[in-house]
Amino acid sequence: MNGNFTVDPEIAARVRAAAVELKYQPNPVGRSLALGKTDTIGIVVPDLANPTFQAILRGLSRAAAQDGYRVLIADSFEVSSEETILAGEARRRCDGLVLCAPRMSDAELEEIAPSLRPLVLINRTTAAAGVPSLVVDYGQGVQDIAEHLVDLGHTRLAFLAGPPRSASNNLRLQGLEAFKAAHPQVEVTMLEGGSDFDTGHGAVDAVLESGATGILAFNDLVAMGLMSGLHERGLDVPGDISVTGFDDIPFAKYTTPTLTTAAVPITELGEQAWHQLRALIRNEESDAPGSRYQPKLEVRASTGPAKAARTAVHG
Amino acid sequence: MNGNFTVDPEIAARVRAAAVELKYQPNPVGRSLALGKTDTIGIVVPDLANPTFQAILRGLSRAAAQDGYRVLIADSFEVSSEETILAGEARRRCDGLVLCAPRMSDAELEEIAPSLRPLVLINRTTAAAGVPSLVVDYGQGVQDIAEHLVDLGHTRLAFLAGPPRSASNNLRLQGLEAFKAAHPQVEVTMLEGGSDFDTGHGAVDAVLESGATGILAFNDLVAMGLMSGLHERGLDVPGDISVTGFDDIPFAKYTTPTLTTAAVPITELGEQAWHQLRALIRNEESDAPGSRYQPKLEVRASTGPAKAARTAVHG
DNA sequence: GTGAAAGCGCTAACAA
DNA sequence: TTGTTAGCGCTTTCAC
Repeated sequence: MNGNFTVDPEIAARVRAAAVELKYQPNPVGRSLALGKTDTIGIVVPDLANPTFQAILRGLSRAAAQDGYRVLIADSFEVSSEETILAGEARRRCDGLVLCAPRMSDAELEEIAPSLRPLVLINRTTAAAGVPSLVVDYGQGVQDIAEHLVDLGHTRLAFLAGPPRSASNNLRLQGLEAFKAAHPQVEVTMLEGGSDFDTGHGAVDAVLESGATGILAFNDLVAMGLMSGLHERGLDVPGDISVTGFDDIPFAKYTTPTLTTAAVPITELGEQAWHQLRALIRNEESDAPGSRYQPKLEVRASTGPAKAARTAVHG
Repeated sequence: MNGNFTVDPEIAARVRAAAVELKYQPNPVGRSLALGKTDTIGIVVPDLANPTFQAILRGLSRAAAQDGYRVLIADSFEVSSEETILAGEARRRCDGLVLCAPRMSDAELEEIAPSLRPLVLINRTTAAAGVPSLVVDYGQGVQDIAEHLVDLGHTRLAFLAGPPRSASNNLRLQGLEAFKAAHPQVEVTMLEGGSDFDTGHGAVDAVLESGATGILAFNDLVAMGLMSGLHERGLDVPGDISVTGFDDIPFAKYTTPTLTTAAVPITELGEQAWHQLRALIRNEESDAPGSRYQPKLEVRASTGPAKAARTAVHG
């Protein structure tokens, strides 16, 4: 048989030669059916246009490829009702599934999770058994950023929120609540938002109205859009207003001014997702039933002393 | 039978009810084997980290999903020898394949193309029959940019090249040759490069040495890296040096200064790739055996009058 | 209109 | 060691 074990080496070689001669290629579909495995994993993401999910996909794809696995992608386009269907279909075509920041409700997630196993979750947890989660501690990250702004003398902050259904946005909000409890003297305004450039760009008015001098944007994209909008209004960052992002996408190092943000090892997240999934597929004991990632504050040039503080110094 | 035709409607409904009750889900692998189709297409890209390929993937995935097809991705990590293998494996798992800017040689491409059909090529052509291509006219785009710089009074240009094996880089080089023939009085320096931020950022010295005042970067990323590097050196864009990109990625509108570039409808390219592939899979006559896309010059704030010209005006 | 059987291309277990 | 066979889960054809 075409493979590796007990055959006459001479005839095996002859068969192999004939195979290349006739360009014979085994059909993976038949093989999959017989073996009950496809050597393929699926990933479902809410929005393939989001750099975060792209990076996760990249890390996942690269790590899986090293073990001979391919990845099938499914984009739910932020439609949470689609997620369930896509996940089910993808799962039945694959040996395992990664659900990336699913927008569905906790109840729904818990209900379908068992039928999706082997399954690993990114930035979401579930009570369903045997489903590891990789989550970033956005709450801590946002607190670190807020502390940084307070250290610079800012007393009026504003948070430009992300998509309402996003679990990572909720974690940020929880972090801010903890921060407010610890710093009652600091004013924190909550602003509606989104996750892209245009959100930030369109939020200039709301930001100025808030009177805040330290702005925590939902992510780097929003921060970049905001900085661009402020720049168009003739405002100086960080002279007039300090702006922070989140994620530390590659672009953050190259904006003007360079962006203060909280770095998340996004690609590594995808890579780890594969390692967790691989353990499940192989039925190994997963050493960690999930992991928590701590964002790391990256102080760059978009944050500076609060205006009041600076005035005090000058006067 | 589980599907749609001639059965007693009453018993069909009962069966369907039982199916949801027992959570029965048909196995797509068995179905694929019996039907000889997988409802899946593959795409192989040289580098999933490249925003251009991400956008193509997105357009392809979205368009294919609308017709009920999924997409399997394969990243060759710029290793051209891997491409052949990945493409073959992906093709046998799928109903069709999109080869995105393959780095392999023309000869190799032509040799394997027939075995990969249905196949559509992006930013590459082949002599093999029945393989449509979608190509962007980078040559024309680069000429448009160069003309724009000359109109602004620049007489010394430099081109920051992309990856050597990239076909789109070769098209740009050809365009520049045509430009030089038409403008013998303009000096055009060729600089080694790459396709990412760091390439641009690291090219500052070479750019300054060239003495050029108008820089054509391989793409927007390189341009952004270059602008960032120039900024760090205290140079003003476009006051001292004009910089242009290529592609018009979303970020280009938000850099400071906003980036003059040539817009390519990248997502649409992915979408069209699906339409071409769909026609092949359905054995339809493809109305167009391939298409050519014209980049559109987007003049923004990173280009301005050449210094000499400006001085002349002032004096 | 309904049931039984063959076969998609492969692998694995079994006999020769 | 080698050849044969059953069966993965589905669809389709062909009798009933």
